[in-house]
Amino acid sequence: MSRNIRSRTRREILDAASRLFAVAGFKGTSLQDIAAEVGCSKATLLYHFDGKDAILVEMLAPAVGAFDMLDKQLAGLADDTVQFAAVKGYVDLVLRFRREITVLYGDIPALLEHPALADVQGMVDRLLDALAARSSEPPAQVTALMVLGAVPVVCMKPAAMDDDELRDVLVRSAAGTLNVRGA
Amino acid sequence: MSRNIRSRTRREILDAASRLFAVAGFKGTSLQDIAAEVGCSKATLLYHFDGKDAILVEMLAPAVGAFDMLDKQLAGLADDTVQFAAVKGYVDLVLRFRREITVLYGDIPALLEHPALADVQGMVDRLLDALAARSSEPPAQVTALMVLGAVPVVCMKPAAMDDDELRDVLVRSAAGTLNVRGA
DNA sequence: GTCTATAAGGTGATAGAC
DNA sequence: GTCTATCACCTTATAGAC
Repeated sequence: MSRNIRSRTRREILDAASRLFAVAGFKGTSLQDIAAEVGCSKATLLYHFDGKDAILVEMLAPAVGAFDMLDKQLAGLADDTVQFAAVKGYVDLVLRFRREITVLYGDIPALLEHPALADVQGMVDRLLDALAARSSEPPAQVTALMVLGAVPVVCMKPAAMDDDELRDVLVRSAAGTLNVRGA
Repeated sequence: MSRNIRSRTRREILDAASRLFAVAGFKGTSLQDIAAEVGCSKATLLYHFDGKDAILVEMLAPAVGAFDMLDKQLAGLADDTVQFAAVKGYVDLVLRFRREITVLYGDIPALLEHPALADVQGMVDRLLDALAARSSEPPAQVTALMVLGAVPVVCMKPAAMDDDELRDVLVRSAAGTLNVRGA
């Protein structure tokens, strides 16, 4: 059969593509970049896959499948047990598919590497340090990162609260993440 | 003087660009798109700005400036007071510059709108529902969003912990965000 | 299955008329 | 200040030889 679904080259392409997508983003990575990383021609890429999109989709497929399983599993739980199961399931999922998650978020680091935004990286690092109460303990640094990621996501969705209420919930819950009580 | 720094057209361009960047991402938006949104030609864009990058940089400038102020302010605080001040300052900053934050994260929604990933949106919505313990209260939905955003950021940075420890910190801290104790 | 060559179209940016 | 026309480049994708 032509285009063996499990050929070695296919896997090499998927691996190289996911590595590049993770650092430069999907749009920021060209077929030429992938071909160079694999060490083949663009035409070879397009022999194995129907297009650039198909590479992305097949790369994300296992993660999407696992997400689908979690989705179905949570659907069968009662309201009082579903919340903690969702937390555990979600954490497991993201830990298991780091590479794919990084691809989804991959255009942000690429953007922050813009020369004009060079200072921002330092600011972010120092903000993280403050959020960790200047602790060098890994768990403190992890929770600081969590707060860093938690807040923007909220602000991108239109909320059913005014900004003052929203601010209050954000600050209190972030303190909960860090396991501290506010001043 | 040529290229008046506060011309009306300049502001219109910045506004149109930020709107487009927020939904399609920086790389996903072309000068042609911006020109069409403003109702002018690409050449006009490039008369007012030194290039596409310059539009992005000037658009983010106020947010970067405010971040810089927070940065300096936190630097003057003692270790025991800096953490909560960082939480409040960060929340304020993000709430104040929603549009700019959305631009930074803009390529993710664009990616999730890919036809092949259509199912994922529904899964995300149901996961959020589960993380909120199926509550329709706005604060519960906000904390669910926080957890959704918190976990991936951690997994993109190499951590000084093994995966089991990391999982434990993530689950416990996410429970802290949601203000629930685990089963 | 892999290659070179090329097509067809979009990109950021420039030149010069008005 | 704004436009049209054009540039050089890069993109995804295809054709056909090997």
